[in-house]
Amino acid sequence: MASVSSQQQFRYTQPPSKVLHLRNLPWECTEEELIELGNPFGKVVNTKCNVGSNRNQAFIEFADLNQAIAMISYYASSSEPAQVRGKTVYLQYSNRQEIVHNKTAADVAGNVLLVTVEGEDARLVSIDVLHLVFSAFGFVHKITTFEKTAGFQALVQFSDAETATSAKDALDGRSIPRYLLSEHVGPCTLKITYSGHSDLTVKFQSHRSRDYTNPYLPVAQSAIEGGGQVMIGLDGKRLEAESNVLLASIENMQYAVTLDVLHMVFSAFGPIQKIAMFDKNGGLQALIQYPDTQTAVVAKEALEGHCIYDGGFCKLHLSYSRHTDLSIKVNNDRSRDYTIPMIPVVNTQPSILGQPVPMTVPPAQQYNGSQYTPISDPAMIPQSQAGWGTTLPTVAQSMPLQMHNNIYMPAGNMPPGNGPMQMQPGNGPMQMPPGNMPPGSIPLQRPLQMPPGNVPMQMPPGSMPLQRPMQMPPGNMPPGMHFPNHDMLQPTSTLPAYGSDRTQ
DNA sequence: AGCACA
Repeated sequence: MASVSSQQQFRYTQPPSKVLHLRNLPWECTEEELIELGNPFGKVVNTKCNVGSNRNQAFIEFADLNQAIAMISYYASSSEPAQVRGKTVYLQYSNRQEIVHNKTAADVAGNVLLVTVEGEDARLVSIDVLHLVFSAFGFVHKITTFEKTAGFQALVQFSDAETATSAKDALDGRSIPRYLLSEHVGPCTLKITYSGHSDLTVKFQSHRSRDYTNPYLPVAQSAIEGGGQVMIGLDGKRLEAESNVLLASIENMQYAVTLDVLHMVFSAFGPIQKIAMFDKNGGLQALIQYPDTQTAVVAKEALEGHCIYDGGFCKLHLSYSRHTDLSIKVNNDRSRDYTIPMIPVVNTQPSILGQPVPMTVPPAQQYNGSQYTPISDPAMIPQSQAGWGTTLPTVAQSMPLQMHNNIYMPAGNMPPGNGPMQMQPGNGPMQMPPGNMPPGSIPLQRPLQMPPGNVPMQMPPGSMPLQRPMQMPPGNMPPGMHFPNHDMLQPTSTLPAYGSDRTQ
């Protein structure tokens, strides 16, 4: 079994064949270019390109053996090597006598893409990052991931072949944007072909597979705890069991992060039930409770490692808490239960614990005279929005729809039982249009806009308005394409120009 | 830079 096969394999001379094996091709090489290369020597009757795990190999088959010999002979004595797109191509006789076309898989356009993530840290790319990247092209129905000899791979299912094709065309050979990866994760290049599949089977939501069409699919035990495989997050650390409660710690807190800022940032992903803030190890931490784990997962994945304010300020580090239900004793500036409108907002006076105090505290007092004026009357909401608009018109207007649900309304100021429907967390999953994530509605889009009304201090000059366009080679992204959080966008390097190679 | 997807 051991030493049988490897002997003939790398001999420098193959017996002649009308099939030639080419290697060191650029990944963009097309069948047409292969034909062009071979045509001077004879009739090319068949080609096969993008072969091999790096897809930098190809075969061309001549009508006649002598034509193949002519080509090999020519380049054997030529001073000019064979080239495709300026890249030297190495030629030899194939060890097969004809090209066999497995026409089924990679060349037939379908709605499911086979994605190979290449790079040292490929397996540190989470399914959620893949989801973000591919969601830019349309609604991603399902993703499964697996490890093969080719490396870390994923199948990504779109509604139709057209959408899949646009994603494939734009992303094949490109690298995942740096800002979606942790700093120490190396470049991760995507190689994309079509898969033969048309509908993936996803039985559970897990860290290996997701069905975004069915958010109520049970979560796999393996995704929760000890299912054999250690789950590795973007930061290279083992991931905790998922939970509906997130633990946020805030790094580089140059600017005040208030309860309301947190509420705004985190409620972009769904209703927030409770928040508790506390100091730990000299830093600020907060527990944020969503009604369900899925919402927390989405929020965590979108926000982890990102900064609340542009410029690297107030960087969020998120993990799953072991809590599932926070007990908020009193609503104050550090803790709040948004599910119980009865609990009054209190200025850290535990003495009134349990005794609802009917709105005696003017809300403005909570905020230490800051420019932010809480809404004390539901009827005031529109004005409040206008107020944001005057502060930061462009940003306010560009807020995604969901942000309009995030207008902070102190629970204690709501007439009990009289609140607008958006103040009914605990029911319903995410605040999304019916039909769950229609195409184009990436749930994670841009939660980290500067919370306009909440900017508690002056911001570093030039850090607004966070509207930088995507810096990508033109024509490679579909119109309207956007990755979320483009406030974090790094310069061009992450999506190298055409034909880039990774050697330098 | 070394033979076709596991």
